[in-house]
Amino acid sequence: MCGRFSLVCSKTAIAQTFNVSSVPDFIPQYNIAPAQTIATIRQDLEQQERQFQLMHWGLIPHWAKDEKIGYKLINARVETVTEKPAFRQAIRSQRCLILADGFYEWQHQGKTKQPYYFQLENHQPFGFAGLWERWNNPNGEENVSCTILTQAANETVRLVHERMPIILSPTVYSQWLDPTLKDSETILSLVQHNPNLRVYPVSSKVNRATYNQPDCILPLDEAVEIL
DNA sequence: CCAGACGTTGTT
DNA sequence: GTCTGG
DNA sequence: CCAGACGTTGTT
DNA sequence: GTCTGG
Repeated sequence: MCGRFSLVCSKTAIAQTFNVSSVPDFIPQYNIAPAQTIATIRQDLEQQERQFQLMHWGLIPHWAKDEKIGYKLINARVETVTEKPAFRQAIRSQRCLILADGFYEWQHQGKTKQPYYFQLENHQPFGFAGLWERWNNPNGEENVSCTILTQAANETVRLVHERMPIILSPTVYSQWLDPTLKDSETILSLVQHNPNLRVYPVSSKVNRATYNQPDCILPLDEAVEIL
């Protein structure tokens, strides 16, 4: 699955990689946890241009009575996303790119867990396959939230964990964002991508969701040589 | 018909 | 909102 | 994902 | 054990 990730690259790198004109200032996020505000790109039906959009991580479907459901909907399995009531509408017309440049997975080692950090070999930022929703709270205020699609782990990630987030190829960003593309077979064909990943163990400081320092993504000194 | 769920992961 | 279960 | 709370009454 | 918060 994907329960933590990072976005620490420059505004310039984001503007270039995702072809958006204006990227607002934001603080580097070494340790992004569910419920936090995250950077995304979406394309609305009314808007022709893709736009940078901040969202809350944890999908709150438009029909939800309570925003707490968002804590459970941080991931959507690609194998079932077109069937599940919570995701069925969003997969058709409310897809987004969730901006990241690395992600964490935890490996169970007996009683303890060891976090690992994954990134692209070229260190470039990338887009997770995401879905978004609008939700109005009881005071009528709009909340925009999102979830990350997951798939079976590839060869690299499987050494640590059974599931991994879906990283889209830059060549399909436009189609993924196009809300008029509603054919589920075509949509699901877009997620076929298996980029080479670099992985190393990191400090368990990252376990604490409020810890947001550069050493989150540094290789652990006493590296566990199992990979 | 109404009521209740709507999710993933990991562990047992 | 929409589907499933009773 | 992991960490941390999980409760009420009454008094300060 | 289960839920909430980050």
